[in-house]
Amino acid sequence: MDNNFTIYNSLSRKKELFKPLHAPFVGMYVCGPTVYSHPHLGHARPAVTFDMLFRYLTYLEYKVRYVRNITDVGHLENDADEGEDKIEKKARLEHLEPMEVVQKYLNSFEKNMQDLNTLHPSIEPRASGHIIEQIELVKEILEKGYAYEVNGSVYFDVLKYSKKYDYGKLSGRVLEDLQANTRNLEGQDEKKNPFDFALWKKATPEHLMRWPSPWSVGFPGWHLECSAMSTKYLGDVFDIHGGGMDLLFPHHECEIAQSTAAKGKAPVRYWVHNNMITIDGQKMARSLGNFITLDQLFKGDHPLLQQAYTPMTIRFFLLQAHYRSTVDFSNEALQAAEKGLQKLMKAGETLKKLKPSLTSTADIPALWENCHEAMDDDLNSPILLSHLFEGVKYINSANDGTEELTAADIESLKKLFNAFVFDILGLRDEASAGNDEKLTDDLMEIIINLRQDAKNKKEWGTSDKIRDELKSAGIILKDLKDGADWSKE
RNA sequence: GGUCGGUUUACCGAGUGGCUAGGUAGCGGUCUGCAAAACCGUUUACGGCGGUUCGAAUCCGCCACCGACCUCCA
Repeated sequence: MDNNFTIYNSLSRKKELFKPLHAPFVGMYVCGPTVYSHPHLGHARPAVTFDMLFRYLTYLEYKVRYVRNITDVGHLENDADEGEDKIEKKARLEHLEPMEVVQKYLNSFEKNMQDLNTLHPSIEPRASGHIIEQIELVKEILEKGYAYEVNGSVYFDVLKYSKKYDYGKLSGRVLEDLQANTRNLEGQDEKKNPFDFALWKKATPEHLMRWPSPWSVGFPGWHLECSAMSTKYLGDVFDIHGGGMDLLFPHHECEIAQSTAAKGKAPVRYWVHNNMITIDGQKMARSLGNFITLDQLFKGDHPLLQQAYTPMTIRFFLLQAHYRSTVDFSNEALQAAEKGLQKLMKAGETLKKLKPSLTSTADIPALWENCHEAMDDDLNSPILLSHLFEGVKYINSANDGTEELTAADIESLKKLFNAFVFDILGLRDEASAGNDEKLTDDLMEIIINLRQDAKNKKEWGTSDKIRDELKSAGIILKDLKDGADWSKE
């Protein structure tokens, strides 16, 4: 299976030609959410990015197994909560079972992912369902001599590991620097070195989520689940591991160390990281008051939002930026995206009604070529969109009669739209989605005919009234040379 | 403090040496009873200072500013 698909590998810091280990099969693991609160804007970025990657690999006819974990055992907090488990903290506040909290926010996540039109991963394993695998992995690392037990907790021995392997190769960290810069945190006294990390932690008495293990009743360290689950479902070595750039260190670095220590080889061939988002140029944080959940965004229910933005507007907006760039959310930018998306979708509708000519004045094969090139170049969705808008121009011009397209080219354009707009970018026409289209079409035809009668009699008051009232019902009427066209707002 | 990344026209956002993406907004025009849409044309650029080069937004150096990570996080 030949392709020209290149992807930026964080490990080599270069774009590399993508060659799967066992073509046509591709294994892809992406760090999923910790389900302890409603999904927010930040969750949308990796979801859309890796959905697009999944979709493109599938388009290239690879058989992809896409695994995205659900972290539901909670991670330790190091702030004022003194290491209290996040999920437990929330559970006490809301007087719910920890798993009840998990379920609630998991449902919320699943719903938002559907809103954004992301495809389900092949497997969505939960950390709580893989405690045994995690314990086995800790045993393996202990057997290989890269971990040590202290008071029922097990820590990874980074210094020993670094004598044989390269700790820091992904994030560019140097061990000496880490040693010099690591803060003094609570509960670090058990470790040999401050940069060691927990594989298993003994539970304190108030810790609710706990499982038996050979070392103590406790819980797994926070890097362990990804190593255990990726190995279980994708093998010791697999093709792609994705996640946000913020996870590069320490999370992914530790994953590499854990798997390498256990299996003797690096687990991942291509590390892919999406960049972060900002809001009006600032990092999103609760303390800055610009923390926006996806539901708030879809409903316009936040002081910073001038209006609601549909899931597809968000998706389109994210795709207008390259996944490795930061992307800045603002009302102005989102409104621009909304208009752009409408233009694209409208052209898709116009395409269906286009009348063929005997010759073509546009080069559709070149357009295909350009679209492929854009995606092959490290998923350059903004460039792809710019080419698609070239297609939009052809379509609208052909509709206006200033450009000509043969029946074959029109057919080719339809295929191109289906492939790139819908299958690969995963956009969805929200306006035309749904309900009783036939009936609506018939009704609109009647109304338009009545209005035409009024216009023929030059009863402009009547014709304008019809148009205005349709507008207040959310229907836009446009007069053409002969007849009229309509669309939903 | 350390490591890494960024600073592009009104806004968003591509672009790694010459060919000035794209979307949105603005302006002018075509069309039109009016309006909208569409189409055509068009305005405002590459943080600062130096260097390399016939030629730099693009390469190098310094400075300024912004951000990420180093600590739970997408």
